[in-house]
Amino acid sequence: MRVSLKDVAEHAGVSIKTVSNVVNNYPHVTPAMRARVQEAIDELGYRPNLTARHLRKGRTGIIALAVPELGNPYFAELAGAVIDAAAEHEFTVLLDHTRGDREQEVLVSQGFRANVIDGLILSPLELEDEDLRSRTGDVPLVLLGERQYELPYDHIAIDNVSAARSAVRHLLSRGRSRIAYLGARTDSANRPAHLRLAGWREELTEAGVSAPDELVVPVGGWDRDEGARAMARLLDSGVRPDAVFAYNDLVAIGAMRVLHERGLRVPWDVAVVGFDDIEEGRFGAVTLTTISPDKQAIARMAVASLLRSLSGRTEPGGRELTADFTLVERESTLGRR
Amino acid sequence: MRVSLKDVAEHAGVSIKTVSNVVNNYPHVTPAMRARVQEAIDELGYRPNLTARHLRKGRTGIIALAVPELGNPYFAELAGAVIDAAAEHEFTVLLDHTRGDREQEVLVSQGFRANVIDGLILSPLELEDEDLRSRTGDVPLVLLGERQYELPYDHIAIDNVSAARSAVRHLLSRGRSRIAYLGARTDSANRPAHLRLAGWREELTEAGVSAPDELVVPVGGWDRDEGARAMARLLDSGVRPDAVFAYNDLVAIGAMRVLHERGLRVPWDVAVVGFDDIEEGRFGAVTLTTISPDKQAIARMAVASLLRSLSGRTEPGGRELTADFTLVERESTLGRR
DNA sequence: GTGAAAGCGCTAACAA
DNA sequence: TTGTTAGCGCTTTCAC
Repeated sequence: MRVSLKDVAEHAGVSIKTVSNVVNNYPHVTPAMRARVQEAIDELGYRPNLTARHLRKGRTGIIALAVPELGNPYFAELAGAVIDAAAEHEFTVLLDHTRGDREQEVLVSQGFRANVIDGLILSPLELEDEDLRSRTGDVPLVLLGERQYELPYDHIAIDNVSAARSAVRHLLSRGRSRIAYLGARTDSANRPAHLRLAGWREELTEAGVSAPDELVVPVGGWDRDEGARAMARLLDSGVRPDAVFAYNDLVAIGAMRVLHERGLRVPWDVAVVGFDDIEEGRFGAVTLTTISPDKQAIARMAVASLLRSLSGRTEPGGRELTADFTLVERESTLGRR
Repeated sequence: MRVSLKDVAEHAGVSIKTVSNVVNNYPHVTPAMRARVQEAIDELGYRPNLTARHLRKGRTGIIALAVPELGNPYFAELAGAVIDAAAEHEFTVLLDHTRGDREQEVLVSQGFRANVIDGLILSPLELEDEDLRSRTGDVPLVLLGERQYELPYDHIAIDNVSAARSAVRHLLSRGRSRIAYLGARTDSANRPAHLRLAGWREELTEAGVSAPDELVVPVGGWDRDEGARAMARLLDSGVRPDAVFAYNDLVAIGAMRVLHERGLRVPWDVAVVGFDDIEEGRFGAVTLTTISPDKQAIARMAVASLLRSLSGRTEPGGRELTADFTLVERESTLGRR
């Protein structure tokens, strides 16, 4: 049987309030009383019922994190960082994945476990402004990823254009001039994909290097398989780049696999830069040069933003918070032999 | 302002109970009444307070999953499978990681968010029998991984000895005879590590192949870095295996990286078999042969076990449930040239 | 410093 | 079929 505050109170011969005071470390309790109550607590093995506390306080100490796919190491690593950041404030994390499906994302944004969660961190892939505009839930929300929502929700991003430009600049500095961008997807709302493409184009243009359409390669998704497929299609079409800037590390890894199969050597024949800096890129026959977003910072900022909303700040959200990134140079972009 | 059942009841001019009936799809409500109440619900934008429901029912519909590390793709993929399996029964998953730290594991097993969770799935790395024996919490618990706890908790495992033997048998059939085992760790309670070593030894012995101690390689952890370190140490010590069976895919990948750096070619000079079948192994310059545990089955069984406890079964747990595995052959164990 | 009592929002007996 | 009411276990005024 569960033992409640009342049981402890009776056992100690005091009121419920007093026990509650002890449990909550209320300062104005005489040491003697505290000891007496504590003894009763220990004897009965009392453990507070968090659900009741939640109901009473209207807070649960739980925040939810919804990412497209845990199988994508970037999101898994990010989730780990969020769990840690949340734990620092004694919050626990409820995890869900949306499969990058717009409908799922809408569902989650609307009212995923309302009342059970104090806030929601959502990393959308396909969610549109309008989906959020009609949002009814009152749960604080913060969005991950650079998106231009004109809405009262904070979002945490890195400067994708600038990051893409660094990647391309790095390739140019390595003497590459036919740099393909692997990650175009016209049918997707995914803004980072468009921004990275924009950065690719800007940097090339500014450097006076041509950016022909044939080097803009569409992908069907953001994983290794799709990266491989896209790379194969590009090569099959007879286009021969001397470098590839991929939407993310997974796409880059898929592309590298195909390059390898086709006998093209990375970095000698084709240099490759990814995006995300997942652990996986540090290993493999050719380690992967990549843009490394500061995941810890992103996680911390997201949690902080939620905490801010919870603390009753009335200022509307809608801030655009920017996390840092760095370019991590590895073997996939070493100079030519 | 939050709108409650009472508000809806007043608005519709009915009793709270009636509204509750409608909300919970209680069958015996006249259609007219249902419509009337539904209208009030829609008008006020009523959403049930789950916390209150939880307090009342003593159930939350939340289960917790605690894994060592989300950065390990095996656990990330498993977590995804658990989330899916839980969702099928309308459960949500609270995620935590223990960093493979015994103290953390004990903490989690004792009372992680008690009352908030209906059950706990724990994937322990260092937890000992005694830690569980003194467990006071009353939250249903199921353990992941093969462990011989003589305790009233179900655990889900695959047959590690048998799986290891398949891996070794496969290598033998490929003409390898100096097969190293990368993953010994005497200081760890991690049973699978010991069982896989046992399987390695059994298979070799039975095949009449020598299993010298020099081929049993200790690792300092279960990730890529430690795999790399262990492989480097082995080679530095002058031992030259013609195959490696690694504790898991991460260790295998770390080892392959070092083999590559040292100019040893996989599979030609050294064949490699991993364990876990993480996505990552399907790519890379050399795809990885591995033991593939049925993660979906593990997740489903774990959730089912929890559901069983929740349904009030009185039979003690303590069952040892076994999930299937398969050997997935890839490039890292192709025949010699 | 401690006690009494109200009530968070809901469900489930029990009545009507 | 629908209404009344008593809690689930806790926190929190407000007295004392």
